[in-house]
Amino acid sequence: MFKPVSSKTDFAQMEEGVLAFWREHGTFKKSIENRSDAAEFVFYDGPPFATGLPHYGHLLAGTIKDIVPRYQAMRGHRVERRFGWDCHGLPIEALAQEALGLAGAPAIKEAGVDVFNEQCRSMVTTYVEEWEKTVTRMGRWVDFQNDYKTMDKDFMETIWWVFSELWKQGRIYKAHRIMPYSWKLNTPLSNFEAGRNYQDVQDPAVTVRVKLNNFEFDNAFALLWTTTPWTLPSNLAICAGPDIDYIAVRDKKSDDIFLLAESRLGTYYKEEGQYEPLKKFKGIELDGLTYEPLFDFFKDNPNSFRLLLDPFVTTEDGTGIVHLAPAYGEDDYRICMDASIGFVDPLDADCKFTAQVPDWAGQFCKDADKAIIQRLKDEGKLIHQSTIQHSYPFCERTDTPLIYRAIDAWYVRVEDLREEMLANNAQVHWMPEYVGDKRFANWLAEARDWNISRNRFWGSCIPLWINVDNPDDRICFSSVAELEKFSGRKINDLHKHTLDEVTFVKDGHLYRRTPEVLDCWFESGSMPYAQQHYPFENKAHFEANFPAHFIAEGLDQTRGWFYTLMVLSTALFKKPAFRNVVVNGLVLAEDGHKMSKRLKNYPDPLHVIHEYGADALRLYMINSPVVKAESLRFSEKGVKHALRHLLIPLWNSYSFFVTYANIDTWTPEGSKPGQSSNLLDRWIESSLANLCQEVTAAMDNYDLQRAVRPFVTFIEDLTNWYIRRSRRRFWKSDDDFDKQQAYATLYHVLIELCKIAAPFIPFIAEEIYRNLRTDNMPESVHLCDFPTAADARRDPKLEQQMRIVMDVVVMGRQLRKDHDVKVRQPLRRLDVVSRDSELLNQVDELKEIIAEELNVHQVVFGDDESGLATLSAKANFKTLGPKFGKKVQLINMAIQKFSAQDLQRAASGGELVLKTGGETFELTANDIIVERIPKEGLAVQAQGALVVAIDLELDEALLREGLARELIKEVQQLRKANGLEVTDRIHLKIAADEAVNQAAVAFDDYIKAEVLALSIETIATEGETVDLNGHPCTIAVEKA
RNA sequence: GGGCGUGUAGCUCAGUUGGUUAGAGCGCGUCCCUGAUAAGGACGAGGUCCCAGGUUCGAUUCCUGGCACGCCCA
Repeated sequence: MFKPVSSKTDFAQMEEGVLAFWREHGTFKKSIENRSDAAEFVFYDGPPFATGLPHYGHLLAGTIKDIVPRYQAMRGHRVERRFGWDCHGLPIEALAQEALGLAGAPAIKEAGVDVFNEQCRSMVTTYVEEWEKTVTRMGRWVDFQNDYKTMDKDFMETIWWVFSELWKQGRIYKAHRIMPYSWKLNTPLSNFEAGRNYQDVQDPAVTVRVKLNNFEFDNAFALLWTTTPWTLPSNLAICAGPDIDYIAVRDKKSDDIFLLAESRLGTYYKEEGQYEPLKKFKGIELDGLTYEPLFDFFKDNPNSFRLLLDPFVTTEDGTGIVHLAPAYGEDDYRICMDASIGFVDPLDADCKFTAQVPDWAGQFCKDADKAIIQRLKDEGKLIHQSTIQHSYPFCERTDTPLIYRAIDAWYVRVEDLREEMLANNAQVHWMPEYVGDKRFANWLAEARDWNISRNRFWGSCIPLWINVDNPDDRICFSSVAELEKFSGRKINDLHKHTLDEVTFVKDGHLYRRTPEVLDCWFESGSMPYAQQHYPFENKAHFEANFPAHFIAEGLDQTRGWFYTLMVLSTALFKKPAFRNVVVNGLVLAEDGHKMSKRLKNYPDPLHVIHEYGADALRLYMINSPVVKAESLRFSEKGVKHALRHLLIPLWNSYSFFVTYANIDTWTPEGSKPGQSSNLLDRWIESSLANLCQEVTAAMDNYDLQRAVRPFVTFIEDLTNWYIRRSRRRFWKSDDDFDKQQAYATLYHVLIELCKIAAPFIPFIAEEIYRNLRTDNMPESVHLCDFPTAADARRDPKLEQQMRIVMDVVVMGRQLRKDHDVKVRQPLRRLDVVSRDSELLNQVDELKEIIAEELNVHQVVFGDDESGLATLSAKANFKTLGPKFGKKVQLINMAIQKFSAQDLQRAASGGELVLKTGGETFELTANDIIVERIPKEGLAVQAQGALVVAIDLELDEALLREGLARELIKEVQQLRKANGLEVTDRIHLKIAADEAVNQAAVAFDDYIKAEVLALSIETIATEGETVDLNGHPCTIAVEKA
């Protein structure tokens, strides 16, 4: 006996039961241990920040990260799955700042970095429990006990090793980066932070002139425009766009000659008469000009005060010539560094001018604007002055304007790795392909050196100690032991507050750590090595199992994790870090916008799981373009749909099987699957083999959506064809051979289907499997081997035959509908005419299926369509096009004019020689598409090479049978209305006219069998009066 | 501004190595069935396959240029 199954089940509750089973039996652990000798399938989990609850994006990625490992485990691999946590970085620092009420870096320093970091450490695990609960509830198998955290000492030590390897390669260098800087907090901010507080402000906008030295006109000046006059003392170059049109004009008022972009003339001169055009130049022709510095402060700076060219210059505002102060602008910095100019930064930590600019020393830079403008005016260098209103970034803590300036930064040299990274990327299988071929490859091809330092507190530390007397003397540590040896101290924690206190003296010089921490992307990119504490531990194991077989993350990781993994693995091992990667798209709210907690435009994930179950949610997400990096509008209706159209039908197939197997006390012992002589059985087995092949092929290609789709067809075939057509085989009261075959087949199909579906819908597959399994089978479906996709189990001919049968049935139904004859009315004969009639004639069972399905007495297969349809033909462009090119139109015209004889020949598959337009064409049957047009006045349907005709004529006998059927239907409804069990026997009384009585007598046995009646009496009775095809009839049903 | 993607029925999405008649589900309408179904089934209505050029015997599909939306970067 199987455990009885209700057709109505609470899926969420069922899943909880499965979770309990897995927990009690350690099934996940077993799924790894029972493959202990098998080849490893290596999976890397990208670590999330656990600074909030998991959202749909996490659930989606988690589902992909579950399906592939489950599949690979069933395919015979050992698949370890460790969860990872990204513990460092700004998200957690922001939470800690809030908790401690600290605004900005100085406040943190004041409170103590140790206090702050310990606060961070204590908060990292705040959401861990919730994550574990949700991830587990989704059915994802992943090891939370043996997880890795980027703040673990071992992990952080490997980070040192990674850094030191790059250091040894000479890839680490110190430079500057232009960053938003809060002068109030004395600290740089990230671009992200800077983007969160824009305010509209008024700033001065001045146009100044610099005197050109070597221009072809004397007394000539280039005009420059800026909204930051305080940067003018630090000017070291000017810049023009190579393709911009410039013009030199004589200013009639001053008689000076000005150089500016031609399209900007209008902003400086209201009327054309105010200037005299002298000569036009392309920007590129201005190359090599030099000019006199505006101020004396840096007049001796090498290579400076030249006109440089760069395409970043626009003519949207200003003069088309840009003033460059390399310390205070990203483009300024880049262009001046390329021109070997360097930079000057005469501002202190508070952004006050230093002694390098004595005139305004001690004055806050922006406050100096006025004095600087006044000076330029006094010296006649100011051409124009106004104010501009624009949106400008402010410090979100102090509401003071941010200053963009050069900050010390450590870089990894990446640009020389481009070629090698591209070659490594070519070895990676991306799903979808274009993300790797286009998006990622383009990004790699233009990879820039990577700024890995952050001026923050909670992170892995840069393991560089610097000689305080000579900043160029640096020592890089690759292990804790090494530092302990140098410092003579025992080191238990590698965070900033501990390490910054570790100093040592070597050769009489004091060494201190450089204060920055590492970008947390450096840590996640090092995860393959650091999670194993390589090379301090697991050396051989790691080296034998790198790179990973599989990773999966969202599209947003193209420039994130995917990139940092690639940079580090290429630099360290000259390999990619992963072989296969599935990239998922964004999960949006149903309205197409981002999911927003504030707007509440999406349902709570836990609500969805509890309402429909995790399997339904998994299935919905996977059967969508989101697994191919496109975005998904999340819809609760979609989840419901997955449940209704796939999971419930599957469940009902199972419940149907169990119900009848229990009634018949059928057991699987001794049943031999796959050997049935029954046509439907053989067909569903073949379909199952087909399903297995399709799923396997798609999964081996990491195409999850394609892997899920065939289930839709299969479930449809199973429920609405196989089971529906086989129902009566299970009802038969005697225990005959065919019934045994039906049980054996449905049993086998359900078990195998569970195995194939297990990676995708692990709960329902487990639940069904566990009830159906026998003692000699593994205790969990997830411990089974994935069915092998053997061609031998396919029967393509049978699949083709069944396909035709299904088509015939559809056409037959259409015919009945067209002629308004309901299926309950039996008809005499159906003719199926087809070129494949031979194929059909081989199997009598096909006729039976069609006859039953369409309620006709006789089905005749034949090949003479002449009485039913006329033929017409058209060209098969697909085959003719490649052969004859332009001439296909000519051929098509000839084909459409075919004689009856030609048509017949083409329809019977003969070859034809066509003469048209003075040319001769040899055509095969394939080149001509013959269509059948039903003859007028007949009940005929045609589709392709198939013609179906139905005989609509009704005689006495057929009408009588129709009445009997109507009667049966009404009785069945009464049985149900009276609340009878399906096995209850009844006594039936009917009172009706002669026609109905005759039908009841003629089909006495049939009616009794169908409605389980022990007796039928045709006498006057109280009861329900119904209409049977126009005959009134009173029916009384009495339980026997 | 750049890179990449998407645009197909009212909605959510398949599909097309270029072939003349473009599919599914939901929703809608009509009907059937109800002895597995928080049901199931049949039939029907509904489409300038974003727009404009080009290549081709033939373009929804390939190319170019637009437009709209999205992601990432600047």
